This record gives sequence, C-alpha cells and structure tokens, in this order.
Amino acid sequence: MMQIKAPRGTYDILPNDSAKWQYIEKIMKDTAEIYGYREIRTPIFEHTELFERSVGESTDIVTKEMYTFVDKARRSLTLRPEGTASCVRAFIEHGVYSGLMPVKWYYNGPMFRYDRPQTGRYRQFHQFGVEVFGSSSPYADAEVIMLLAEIMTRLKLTDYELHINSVGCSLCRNAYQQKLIDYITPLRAALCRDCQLRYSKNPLRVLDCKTKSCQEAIEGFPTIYDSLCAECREHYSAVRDVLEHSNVSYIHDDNLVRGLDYYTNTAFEVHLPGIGAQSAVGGGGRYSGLVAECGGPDIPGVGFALGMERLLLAVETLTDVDLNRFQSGVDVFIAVMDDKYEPQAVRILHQLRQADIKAEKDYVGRSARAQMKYADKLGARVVVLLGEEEVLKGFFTLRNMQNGEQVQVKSQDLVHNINRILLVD
RNA sequence: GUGGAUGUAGCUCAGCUGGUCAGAGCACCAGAUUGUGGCUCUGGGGGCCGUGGGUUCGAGUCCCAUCAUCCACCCCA
Repeated sequence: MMQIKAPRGTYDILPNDSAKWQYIEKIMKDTAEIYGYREIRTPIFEHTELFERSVGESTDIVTKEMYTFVDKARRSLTLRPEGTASCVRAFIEHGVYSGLMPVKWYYNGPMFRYDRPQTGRYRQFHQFGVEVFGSSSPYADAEVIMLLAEIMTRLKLTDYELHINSVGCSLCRNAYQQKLIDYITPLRAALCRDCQLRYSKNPLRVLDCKTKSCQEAIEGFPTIYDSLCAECREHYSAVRDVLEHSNVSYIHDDNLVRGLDYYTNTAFEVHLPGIGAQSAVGGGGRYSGLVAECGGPDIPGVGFALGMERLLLAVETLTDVDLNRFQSGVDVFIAVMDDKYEPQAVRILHQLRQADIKAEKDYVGRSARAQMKYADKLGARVVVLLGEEEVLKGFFTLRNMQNGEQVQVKSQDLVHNINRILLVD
C-alpha cells in the first residue's frame, strides 16, 4: 500500500515548529494591536467570482494559480489565494462602512496558490495582513508601511529593502498605459514571450520584466512617476515625506508595479535578500476602487500582507534569535518508586496542575532510574520523589535537577517549595 | 508551465564499475546503577533501499515511467 503523504506544496507544523510560529505570530498580532488594528477572520474559501473581480482576470493568480472547485450544489468556490478580497467582501456584506471609520483590521491564516513549490514557496502558505478602509489620506498609507517596518524591526529583520512606487489613479494610470502601448507596439517583436502576453493583458507588467531584451526595449521610456497627475504626485510625495520624517528608509522603484490589478497610487514590496530566490516577504498598497468594484460604496483602502513562511525562514537564517528556546517544557516530574503509590502520585499531579505548575509523570511503567532519565529529557527542573520512605514518614523528597540538591518537605508545603525552586531563574 | 539535481532506518547520510549491501552516527528502548538524571560502557528494536514496470541467473546499484523533495526560471508571500 502506498503511503499517504501531505499533498504537494503542503507540510505539517509539528509541535517543535509550532512554538516558533507562535513566537512570530505573537509579535505581529501585538504590534498590529498597538497600532489600533483588530482581528478579522473570514472563510478560507469564497465564491470564485470574488477573486476574479478583485484580484483581476489577467493576473497570474486568477489565470493559473487558483484552487477552484465545484461543490455539490454546483457553486464555483475557490480556496483564497490572498486575504484582501475577503476583507473587502466582509466589509461590504456587514455594512461596516456605516459605522466608525476608518476601519482597521488584521488577519492571519492560510492562503492557497497552485504554484510550483520551492524554498519559501508553498501551495498552502500563510499570510499576516492588515487593511485600512475609509481613509484616502497619505498618512494612512504611511501608517501601514510604518507598521510593516515596525514588525520587521521587532522580528530583528532590519536588513530589509522597502521598495515603493506610485501606480497612479485610474486616470493617470490609464493614460500612462496607453502611452506605454504606443511606445512598445513597434518594439513588440523584441519582447520576451511572457511580455508578448503582458502586452495585451497588462502592459504595465512589462516594466517589471527582468529579461534583458525587455529591459533594453523599455529603456528610456518615461516612468509612471513622470506621468502622475498632480493629485497623485502630491499623494505620493506626502507618503514619502512621512516615511522620511519617521526614519523609515525606502527605495523608490520605478519598475515596481505589483501583480494584482486592484492597486492604485502607493504600491510597495519588502525584500530580504539572503533567504533565496523568493525574497519578497511582503507587499501591499492602496486600492481606491476595489470596494466599489465589489459592489460596495466608493470607499478607499490600503493594506499589506506578509508571508509567514518566508519571515520564519528569515528569522532562522538571518538573525541570532534562538527559536528553540520557545519550546514549552515541563517544570515538575513526579517519580514513583513503587507501583502501589501510583494513585497518590496522580493526586499530587492534579494538585500541582491546579496550582498552574506544569507537571508530568510516567505512564509506561518505567523503572525509577528510567523515570529520572525521562524527567531529565523532558527538561523537568524539579522531581518529586514518591516511595515507601516518603509515604511512611509523610513527606516528599524534592530533587532540584539543576544542582542535584534534595530536600524533604511536608505535604502542605509542597507547592510552596516547588515554586521557590522554580522561581530561582 | 520550463530546465536541472535528488529520493537507503524517526533524523543526517555511507553503500566504488550489478553478486554477504541492507550499514554508520544521532534519536529511541533496556541493562551496568533492583529508590535517583546529565558522562561512560554493553545490548536491543526499527528499513520490501519513494512507487510501478523492465533488463539480468541475480538490482539500492542499470533502463523507463510515475510520485515527491530540492534548486533555478516564471511569479509572487
């Protein structure tokens, strides 16, 4: 019989690893809450149409990466490939816009994209993201970026590169796009295969192409920045001003276009060179028309998403943070020297746990010696010895596993004495 | 979707040109220490060598297919 393994591009997070996840998740969640964001949890699948409309028909995500299936009632559903669409849907569906604005949300959870796996890229991966609805102020853009920068700092990943650009509003973007089409059309034959397609589907993406021939073809073409309307230009420079005043360093990147169709004005990406080919750990931007596009009122938004797997990889390889120290161990082990005192051991175990002490005992009939070894491997700092002598004379023997000292304590002083040893460091 | 590398015990890996090649280290269990850990020593369990075909008297070892992992492209998180 063929062994069943986790599906391609998916993996298990075993307890030793989940402790590491909890560490970075806590940093992100705590930071977002300090910035005034509250958690939203949305379904992991949505109507396929939601992503087609929001992410964009021409994007890689929609054209080839979605996990789409038909359910028993013949609905077309899709495992979410990103988080913003669901937030927008929920924002509209619950009329959240009729309450206090702006609305600031964060989320964390699995996303799904049918892609070829490699380091830092999985079919089920995890994103932590935030969205701000209801403010078109450049300060909102800046806040979101500052939150992102703060998270990176708290993760001790300070060597990140923040690339930002403005893709303009629908007006100046469309005008620019038309100019680009006019410019490229005669050079079309020189473009790479992929760009031939981009040419017709999303010409702006040609700017982002890494192929030499395409880079040369677009060389000298005015940047989108130069084509921004006065309003968009002002918005962008305001965002940059805030970042500069806040000492958030960034790189203005004329070629940054982003793969999702809904972005307007500010777009940004965070890279960590040093974690492999998939160095983008996060990205985001402003999306002015998205809520309206999805059937809601004309309310703007800004947000970002961070890739948890890539950040974890980065913390492990790029920082000196020892993620293994977050493993939760055992404080106290109860070693039973004679089977007949098992019931009493269970009572003590319960008593210690009632006192919030992480306590454990053996359940597989180990010898006294084996129990000590076991206690040591579990990382127990104190062992309570329970044998004939203790029972007859009415005390417990406490062994401090750090220094080997043993003391005899009365039953009623047990918790107190254990805590005294545990509190030492 | 394209190209390349790899797939032997829970983990990291040896196994040269096909014929004791089913191994090592770590981990796990037990004993030395029958009421006591960390060191040491001794012993033990565990693998149909990713899967399915083929070549051969004989295949971890060669060929094909398939699945999976890794690397790069693409793209992104």
